[in-house]
Amino acid sequence: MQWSDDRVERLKRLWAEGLSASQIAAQLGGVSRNAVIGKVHRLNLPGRAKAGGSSSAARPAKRPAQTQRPTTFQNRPATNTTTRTVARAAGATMLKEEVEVEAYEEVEVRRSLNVVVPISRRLVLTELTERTCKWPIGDPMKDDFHFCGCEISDSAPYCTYHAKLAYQPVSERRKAAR
DNA sequence: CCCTGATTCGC
DNA sequence: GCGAATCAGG
Repeated sequence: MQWSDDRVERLKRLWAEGLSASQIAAQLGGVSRNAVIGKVHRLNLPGRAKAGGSSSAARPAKRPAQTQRPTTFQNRPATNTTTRTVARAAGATMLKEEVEVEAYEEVEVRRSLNVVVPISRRLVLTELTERTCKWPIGDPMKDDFHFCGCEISDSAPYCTYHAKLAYQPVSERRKAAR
């Protein structure tokens, strides 16, 4: 399996979104999490600040936490998404620090809220739109088969909860799925 | 044990 | 360049 430009781009995007190496490997397919981590390093992508260990050899001092909240905004309450969207629509220029804060919050939200199970709207296939989660629920051969259908902000295929499931290895989904 | 990322080194 | 093996740590 080679690292085509397309696969590298997807790797970069998913890594930036905060998915773990194993989740990325599962989504790309055909590669192990070690392969993903190895590629991340060869691409010189920023590492993960928190988790992870080190080798037996003494490692030089690690770089400062990449996902650390920018100091300028440390005491500022998090703005909600609606506020930011409105501000942007009004033509306001986002400060560099605001971009950093937003990126930080994106990752934190994904990590902290992913465990919240969305309320299924029980939509059928023809009711799905660009803004509904398309995670299937139930048996396609039975009458009550439906899709999650909860509202999603962008045109992603799944809500954040089901996206997390989708990115996990199949063997891991059963544990979290309900 | 489960998981995480980091590193090494034979290929 | 690639990634399995191995490591330290949550």
